[in-house]
Amino acid sequence: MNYWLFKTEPGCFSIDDLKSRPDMTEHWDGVRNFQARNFLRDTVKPGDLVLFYHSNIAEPAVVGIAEVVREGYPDFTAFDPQAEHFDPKSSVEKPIWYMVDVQYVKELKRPVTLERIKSNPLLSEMPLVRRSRLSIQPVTAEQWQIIMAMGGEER
DNA sequence: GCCAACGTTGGC
DNA sequence: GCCAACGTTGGC
Repeated sequence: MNYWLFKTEPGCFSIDDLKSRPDMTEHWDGVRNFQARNFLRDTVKPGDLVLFYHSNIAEPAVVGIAEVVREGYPDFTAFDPQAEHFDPKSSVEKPIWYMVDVQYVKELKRPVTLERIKSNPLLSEMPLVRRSRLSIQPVTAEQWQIIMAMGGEER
């Protein structure tokens, strides 16, 4: 079982959107970065837990937890010329982009802001701190525990 | 809204 | 296969 951090702009898709449909799976689509794609296609598996991170806002933060419920499969939004992330180079026969499905687990009692993450020396190795642009990032078990504690969650 | 970081594209 | 130009991300 692995841990991850998935970024999303809340104006596009937020924890409230996920929470409002707790019994439904949501497609994590639109990822158009090869390194992130490789994680989604090859490494992210059902049962993995995800830090749900709100980016590109005044106070970026980990705000909740999601669970992966379907492993990587072709991102069909890349095939749709009307879709925002349409990619003419990707096809049903030879898909380039992949997505997984996730389900709501919980909101953190207290959001863990990027500011708090950056100020914790134990989290200095997180890609979020080191290379902030990657939208799908692995998280170690230790980092997960620390962020849970910072978020006010029980062990 | 600015701009640094960095990923991608394309000419050569 | 190099690298300059360009586009995007995302913190501030």
